[in-house]
Amino acid sequence: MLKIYNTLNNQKEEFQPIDANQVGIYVCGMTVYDLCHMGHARVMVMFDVITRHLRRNFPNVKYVRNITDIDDKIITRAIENNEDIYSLTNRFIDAMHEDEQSLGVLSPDIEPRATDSIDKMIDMIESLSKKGLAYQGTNGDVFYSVRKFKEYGKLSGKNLDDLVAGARVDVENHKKDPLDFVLWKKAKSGEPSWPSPWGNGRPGWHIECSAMSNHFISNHFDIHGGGMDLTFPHHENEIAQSEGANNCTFVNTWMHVGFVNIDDEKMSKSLNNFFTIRDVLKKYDGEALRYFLISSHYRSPLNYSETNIESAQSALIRLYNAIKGLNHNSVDSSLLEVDYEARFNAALNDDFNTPMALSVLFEIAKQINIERAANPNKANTLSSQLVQLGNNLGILNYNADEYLKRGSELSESEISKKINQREAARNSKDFTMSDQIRDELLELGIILEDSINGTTWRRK
RNA sequence: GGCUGGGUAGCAAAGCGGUUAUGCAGGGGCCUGCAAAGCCUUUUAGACCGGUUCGACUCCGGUCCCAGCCUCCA
Repeated sequence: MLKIYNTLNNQKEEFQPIDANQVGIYVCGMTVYDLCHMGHARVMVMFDVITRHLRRNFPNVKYVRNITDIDDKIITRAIENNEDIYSLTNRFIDAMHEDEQSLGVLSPDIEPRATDSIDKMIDMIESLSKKGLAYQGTNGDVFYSVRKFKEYGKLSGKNLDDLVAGARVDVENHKKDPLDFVLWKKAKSGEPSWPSPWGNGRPGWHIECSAMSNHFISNHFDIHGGGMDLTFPHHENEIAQSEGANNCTFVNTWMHVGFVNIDDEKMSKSLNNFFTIRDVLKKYDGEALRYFLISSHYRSPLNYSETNIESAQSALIRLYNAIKGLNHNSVDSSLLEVDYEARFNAALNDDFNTPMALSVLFEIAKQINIERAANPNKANTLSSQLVQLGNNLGILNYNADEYLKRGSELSESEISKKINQREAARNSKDFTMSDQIRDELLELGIILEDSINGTTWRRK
C-alpha cells in the first residue's frame, strides 16, 4: 500500500488512484532560459524515482512534465542575446535533455511546451471570464479575481487577509485587488505575442499548467508535483484556475520536493549560489550525483557540498565492489533468506523513502561479500537482486568493472603493462619495486587490488 | 507578523514507545609480502524543560534555535 504525503492536508495518506488502470501525474518543469542547476536536478531525479515506482505498481502511468518556453525572463534573455526566443529555448531544452540523460532520468511520457498550447489557455481564460472569475484590467491584462474563488489558499494554508497584511503583494492600480494575478499579458511592441479575444498578448505563467494538465491528463487527476517553492503562489493559482473553470476537484495529491541548499540556504539564481548540473558533472559522474540526490528523503532539505557528493560516490563504489565479477541475470528467491525486495518496496511505499530503500541495498551488498567466496550461487542471486533493486532507483546501471574504471586517464594497456611489471617484481620478491609501481599508479588515481585470481585495478 | 517544515552520534541520513538503521570517516582485529577490497569488532546520538508511561530520540505541552513560503524561482 502506497502512502504519499499530501501538501493539501500536510499528512501522509493512502494513495487511491482515480482509475487504477491509468494513473496521471503532472510535474511543473523548467523555464528554459538557462542551464539547469542542482535544484532542478533534484526535482527531475525524484519524480523519476516516483514514476518508476508508480509504473511498477500500476499498469499505466501517464507522466506529463511541461516546458515553460514563454515568459518574461525568456524574452529578456532573448533580447540580450539578440536571438529569437525559439532558438534560445530550443538550445536550453536540448541542454536539459542531455543533463537528464547524465542523471539517468527517463523521459516523461509527454513534455508539452507552453507555446504549443496557447489555444487551450485562451479557452480556459474565456471560460473563467464567462463565470465572472476573470476580468480585463485597465492596462489590458486579464486578471483572475482571487476573492471570488472561495477556497483560495487551501493548498498553502494561507488566508487572504494575511496575504494582504503581508504587504509584499504588488500594488498595481490596474488590478481590482492586489491579490489578483495575471492570466493574459497584453503584448508590448516587439514582444512575441498571440492573438486573443483580449488583443495580442501572451499567457501568464500559471495558466499554462492548468490548461496543459487538464488537456493532456484530465480536469481531475491523481498527482501534481514540483519544487516546494511552487506551492505558493503557482500551485495555489493553478487550483483557482482549474477548479474555477471546471467546477471539479483538480488534483488529489500534491507533492513538493525540498530544496537543494548551500550552507543551509536555498540554492537559487537570485542568491547566485547555484551550481549547474554541468558544473558538477565536470568533477563527479552522473550516477554518483543521482545517488547523492536520492540519499535524503525528498521532502527534506539537501545540503550541497563536495564532501557530501564524495561520500555518495564512495557509497556507490561500495555497491559496485559488491557486484563486481558476479552474474546478475536472475534472482533465485529460494536462496534468499531475507525478503529484501519486500523491504525495499515497503520503504518506497512509505512516501518514497529512498534513504531506507538504499539501506536495504547495503544489507544485500554486505551479504554478497560474506557469501561470495563460499557460496557463489547465492552471491550471484544476491547480486542479481541488488542490481534489480538498484535499477528501480535508477542506479547500478553500469557493468561494475566498467564503472569502477570510469574516466581513467591511463589506457587499459598501459595499466596492464604496469601490472605485469609489478607482478614480475613480486615474483622475484622485489617488494620495493612492486610497491613503487603501485604508488606510481595510485598517484594517477589507479588503485590496485591483489587477489588469488590475480591483480585488478579500479579508479580511485 | 501569518503559514509550513525541521533540530539525531565526527559528517551525511532513516526507522522505531523497549531489540544493530544505513553510508562515509576514526580505533582494534582477521586477511595480505605490505596494501586495497572484504569480514569481525568498536568509539562518538537524539536542542532544552516539563508531562504521559513500567519504559521516550520516538507521544503530549512549553522554551530556544534554524530553514522555507508569503515577490520571479525547482
